[in-house]
Amino acid sequence: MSNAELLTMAEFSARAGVAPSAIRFYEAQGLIEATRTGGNQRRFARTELRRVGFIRTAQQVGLTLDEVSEALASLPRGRTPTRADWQLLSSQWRPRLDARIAHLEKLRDKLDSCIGCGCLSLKRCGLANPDDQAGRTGNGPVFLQRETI
Amino acid sequence: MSNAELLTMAEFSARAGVAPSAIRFYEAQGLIEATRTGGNQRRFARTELRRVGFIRTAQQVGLTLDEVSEALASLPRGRTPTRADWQLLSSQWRPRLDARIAHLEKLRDKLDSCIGCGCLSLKRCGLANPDDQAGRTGNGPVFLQRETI
DNA sequence: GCCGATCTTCAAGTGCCCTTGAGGTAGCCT
DNA sequence: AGGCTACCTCAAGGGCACTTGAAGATCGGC
Repeated sequence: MSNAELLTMAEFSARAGVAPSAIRFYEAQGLIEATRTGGNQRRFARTELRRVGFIRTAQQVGLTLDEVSEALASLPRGRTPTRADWQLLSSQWRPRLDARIAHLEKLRDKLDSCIGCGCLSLKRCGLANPDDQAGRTGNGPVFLQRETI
Repeated sequence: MSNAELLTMAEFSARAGVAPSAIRFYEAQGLIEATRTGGNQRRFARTELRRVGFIRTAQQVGLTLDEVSEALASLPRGRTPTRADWQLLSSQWRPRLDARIAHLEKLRDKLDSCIGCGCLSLKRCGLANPDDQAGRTGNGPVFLQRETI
C-alpha cells in the first residue's frame, strides 16, 4: 500500500479493472494522466479512475479511442471535472446507443421473419445489406462494421 | 453480361454489396466457393450470394469469420442447402443477438441513472466493468470488446 | 487481331486496441 | 546492504477483417 492520495500502477490497474499495459497505452494516447515519482514511476490520482470508467463505457457504446480523446479534450482544463461535466459528455452517447439498439432489434425482427422463410436473400428481405448502405462507398464493409453493428 | 447461370466477379460483388477484395478474401478463407474459367477467372453460382448474405448478417450479430466458418461447415455437403438448413443456422443466433441487445439496454438504463448522478464511477454503479468481468482474465479488454458490445 | 476493361496472384499495408518481451531501474522490507 | 517485487521504456507482435498495389493474364466486342 502507498499514500492514500495516489495509486500505484498495480492499485490503479486493479481498481480500474484494466491491464497495466492498457493503462500505459491510454496514458501514451493522452487519455489519462499520471504524475511521476522521483524514480519515474507513475502515480495516479483517483479522479483518473473516472476517466478510465468513461473510456471503457464509451467503448461499449461504440466510440473509438480517437473519439473518446476528442470528448475528453472538451472537459475543462485546470480543474477537476464536475458531475455536470461528465453528465454532459455521456448524454451525447444516447443517440448512438439508441441507434445501435434499434439496429440490433431490427436485425432480430428481420431474423424472426426470415427464419420463417429461411431466405437470408440479399435483395429479398434486406437482412444483410440493411438500408442499402453497402456498396455506396468503396469500403462498404468497413462502414457496416463501424456504423451499424 | 455473361452466362445467366454464373456471375463474374464484378456482377457478384455488385449483387452481394461487398468489395471484390472481400469476396476474394472470403474465398481464400473457404467461406464461399467459385468455379474457374479456362483462363482462371472466378465464376460464382447464385447460391453463393446466400452464403455472403449469411456471412454479413452473422457479422452484424457479432460472429467472427472463424465462427461463421464453423457454422457454414455444418451445412450439408454435396447438395445445395435448403431453407431449413439456413433456418437452423440462423436460429442459433437468437440468444447471441438477445444478449447483445440486453447488454446495450442495460447500458442505456444505467446511463440514464448515472446521468442523474453524473458518477460513472467504476465501483459505484458498475457501468463500466459490467458484471465484474473485466480483470478476470489477463485480457479483459479484448473480452469485453468481443463479447459484450 | 487488337484493345481496353476486367480479372489474376501475392506480398504488404491498414486501423484499432492493445499485449509481449527484453533489458534495466525503483521501492520497500528486513 | 541485500533482495524481491513492482515498475520503467521501447520496439515489436498479434488478432481481426479486410484493402492496396504491382505486375501481368484474360475476356469479349469490334
